[in-house]
Amino acid sequence: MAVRLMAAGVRLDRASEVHFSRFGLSTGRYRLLVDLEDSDGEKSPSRLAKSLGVSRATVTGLVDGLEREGLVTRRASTEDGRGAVVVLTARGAQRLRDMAADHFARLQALVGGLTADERGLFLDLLERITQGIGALTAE
Amino acid sequence: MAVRLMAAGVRLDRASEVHFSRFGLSTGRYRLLVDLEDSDGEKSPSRLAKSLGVSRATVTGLVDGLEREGLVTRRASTEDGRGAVVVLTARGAQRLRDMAADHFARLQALVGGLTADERGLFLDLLERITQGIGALTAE
DNA sequence: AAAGAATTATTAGGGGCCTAACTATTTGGG
DNA sequence: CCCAAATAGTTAGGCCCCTAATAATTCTTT
Repeated sequence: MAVRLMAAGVRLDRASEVHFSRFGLSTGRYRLLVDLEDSDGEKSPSRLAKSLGVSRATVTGLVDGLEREGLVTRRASTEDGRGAVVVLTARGAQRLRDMAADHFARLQALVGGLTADERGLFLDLLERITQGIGALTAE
Repeated sequence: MAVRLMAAGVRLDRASEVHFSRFGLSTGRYRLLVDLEDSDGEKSPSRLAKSLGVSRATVTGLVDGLEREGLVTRRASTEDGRGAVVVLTARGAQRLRDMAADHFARLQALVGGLTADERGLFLDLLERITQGIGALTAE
């Protein structure tokens, strides 16, 4: 059962990469862009790492890629000499707008096989399983 | 909702890596070992790729790692001049036995929060969502 | 039987993720 | 005030996974 959940997770993850690659993004880069958009277009790498649930080193890599494509910019923080700020560019914001319709249509199709009640139930069960994940890493 | 499923999948995947790393394995290498065990200890790379749902190139990498640790061996196929056969070594079989108790105890704890009925329900819903995954890659 | 198509495994190169180590800066306790 | 500890970002190196290209072999088709 854990095996099937993992398999489903991996398949979804794999399909996501295909989906996002149509827009020149990856799942990680897309998530970073959305996070940035939700933060008025500016956020430090370490705060991004925390909210995305990945390491700071991973954020460095994602930002490298996004910067190369001009979807994001880096600048030094004015308050903290150590800090940096990642800034969403106009091009980056446009990219998100461009993919919105297709993205949400596909998400809709993904969960369309379930009723609203079933979705709620599923999320509840998923939540409880998620809590058990700690058992794998305990000790 | 797809987001949460993906997040759960990723978290489980991440936790799995931690779990398997205790035995010097990764999720992929463990799955390959089990697959091999279920096939009387011998199987070709391409059949492994198919049953594991990864590319042949990935199997090459996994076998490289397992061979380096002496858990697996390669030999040429006798029937097909192109083919190879991956063979589970005694050490590989032993590794699986060594981790069995801990592995199943943790799996048990993972799904322990749900009743048998709930697990069945969850798997059913998961199955139906899995069918929707195609929507992400369609066209 | 011979040429072209398909299949097998591998290599090369890429992306995403990680941990550990490094540099620069800020913070906080004595 | 000063020095140790914490924090910020990056780099280096590793693993897993992918696609595309490669060489060897087998199959198919005429």
